[in-house]
Amino acid sequence: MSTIKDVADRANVSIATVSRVLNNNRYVSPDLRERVQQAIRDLKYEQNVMARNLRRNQSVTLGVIIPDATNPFFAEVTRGVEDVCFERGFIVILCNTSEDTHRAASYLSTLYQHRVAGIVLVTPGDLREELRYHIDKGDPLVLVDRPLPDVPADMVTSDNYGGGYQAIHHLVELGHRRIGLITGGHHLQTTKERYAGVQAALKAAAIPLEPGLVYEQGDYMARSGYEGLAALMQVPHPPTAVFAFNDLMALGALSYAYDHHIHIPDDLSIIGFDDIQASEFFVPALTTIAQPRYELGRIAAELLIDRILGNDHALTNERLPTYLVKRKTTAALVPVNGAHA
Amino acid sequence: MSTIKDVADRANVSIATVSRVLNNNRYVSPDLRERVQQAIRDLKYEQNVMARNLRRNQSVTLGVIIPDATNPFFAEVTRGVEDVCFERGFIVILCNTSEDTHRAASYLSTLYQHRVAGIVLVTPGDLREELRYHIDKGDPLVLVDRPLPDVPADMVTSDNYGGGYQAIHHLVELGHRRIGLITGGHHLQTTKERYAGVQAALKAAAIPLEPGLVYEQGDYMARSGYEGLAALMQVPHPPTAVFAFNDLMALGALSYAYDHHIHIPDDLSIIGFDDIQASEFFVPALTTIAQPRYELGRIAAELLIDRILGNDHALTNERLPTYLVKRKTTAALVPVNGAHA
DNA sequence: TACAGTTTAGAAAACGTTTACATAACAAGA
DNA sequence: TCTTGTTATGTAAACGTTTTCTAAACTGTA
Repeated sequence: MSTIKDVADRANVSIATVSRVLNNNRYVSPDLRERVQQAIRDLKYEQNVMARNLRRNQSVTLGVIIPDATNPFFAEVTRGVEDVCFERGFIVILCNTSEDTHRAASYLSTLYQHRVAGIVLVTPGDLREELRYHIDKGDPLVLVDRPLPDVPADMVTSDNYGGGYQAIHHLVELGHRRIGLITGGHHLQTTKERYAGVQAALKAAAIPLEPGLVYEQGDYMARSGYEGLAALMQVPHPPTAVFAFNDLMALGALSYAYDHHIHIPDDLSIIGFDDIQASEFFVPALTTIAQPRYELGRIAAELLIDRILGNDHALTNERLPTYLVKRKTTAALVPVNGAHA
Repeated sequence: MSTIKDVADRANVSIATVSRVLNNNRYVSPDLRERVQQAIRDLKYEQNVMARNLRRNQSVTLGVIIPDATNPFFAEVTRGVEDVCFERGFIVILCNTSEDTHRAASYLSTLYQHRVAGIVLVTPGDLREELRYHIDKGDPLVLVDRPLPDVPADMVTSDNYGGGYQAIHHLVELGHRRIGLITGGHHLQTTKERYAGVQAALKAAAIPLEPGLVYEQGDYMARSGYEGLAALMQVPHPPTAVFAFNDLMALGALSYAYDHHIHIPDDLSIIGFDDIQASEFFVPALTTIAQPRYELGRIAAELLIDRILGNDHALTNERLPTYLVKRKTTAALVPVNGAHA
């Protein structure tokens, strides 16, 4: 691998001159410039960005730490980050934690050791101690999707509380009163917030929360949605509508319903959360609470890069709105009363 | 940000000693070692991996260039790469090309300038010229999923030809003779191979290929599957079975079928390709040709890292087998003849 | 013709590490 | 006591850049 020195030798100039044509920030005579460029071509020289960054004491790399890039929600967030990075000349290092706090902590250190300019983090759990350590040093960081209290970092999240409220409100408006829940992990702030929104909406509609109607073992993956609906349909008075805390679990629920001849939305309404790209093509097309996934990533990246570039604004806590996307999995409750039996 | 020099000063030792406790590769007396470690803690020192790599002339970073991390297939491949990297102390830089050859070429250069140790590439098109340039320099590279002829690089792909054959064979075995195709972009080698497999299987069954039964505008995204099936059902003699060249398009087709009251699999059989995680939960559960997506990524990463570490084996061209996963979207053709009309 | 000012290019220091080399201290065998 | 050998530490060079500083060469004006 050839270096700037090789180029300089071949072009019979000093390395300073080569550096100047590389960055063209100083005048170099056409003659020398041409010789240098020829040498670069001859040697297939590629600038060593690491060395450059070392000398300049800068970095054009962002770290992204997410639970699982295989989950469409995080994939879309990551895509937002990466697109901004591409536009602004950064590159992104991707790290999957599999919801493992240790792996996240490990990646956090690794990334800063690699001198990333900043990190976009979807935390798998309570990483406050590790974060404080890094933030105290001044390492830029932005928390996405899952906030963490008392951490002095930028955060960009969506309005999970509002989203939970909207989901239930929609179901209630359709006349449902027996509403089942398939939640996600309860250690997650997002789950808690959605749950709080649910409770508020239920209360507003004067519907008591029935413990039997909430399946708590959801883990935001499709299979648990399948199992969740299975459990919910086993209770004495099954729900007429179910709110799955994300689209993947809603997909699982749809699958269970199909397998057991539960007709959606006539027999049962299902509503999801996220509005991942595919949800439009679920069968039936999924009614869901949309989050601006891609925007979440974009905004986080913009925030981070701005801060890195020295535009230090006050700590932001951006909370993006969610909204209902009505499709085909929810419908008005048709009152079936005992008269038929 | 403190440096090794700061640590040395505070611990009253030379930087060499600090380096030695950092890498613990030389004997350092317990006394000094303790002082150094204390200083590291005090200063919150983090090793600068870039500087280390510069000096050692090594790199522990892999680049991954894929069309779109938002596509579950590529997400799962990437996940395979990343897991191997984590195990072996590497990190991965992720680049999405959006199927844009220029963006890919740009990333290729950027990555090598960042001195990644190697690149895992799912090429968006014919990048042979650019690749030759880099390969000639000796930059390690492995092509995944989409091979490129005459490129002296390791390749790991799946048996798309065989997969295409299997898909058609399965449908034929079920009695179908009017088989529709929703293909992907025809500039892609994978598409061509699947298509060739299809043709071979059709020929083996003595079924002529009807141009009207192949929808060529597919782009491997769900929407085009929806539109593809729409187009196929409009022809005078619509197919009784459809092979969508990937699961996402199969999902789109399922969605169209549902919207237009085409019952799957009774009225129409559908088979996909990939076996992405979610396909098991499609409605109905998707019959598909499975590719070892995660393994594709893992093997690519192993190959690359081995080569980087100097185990230079001959060029490999690993071709992983595909296999049929029978689920609920295909069924035996029930002969409906004119007698009923 | 001389002088100041400007332009162009090279020399060398710096970025934060690792590591080859040098050296001091000490133990042990003669 | 004097070598010799070992061990523990430090000094300095090197990695590939950028950039400050310096110097040489040129330009133009008096």
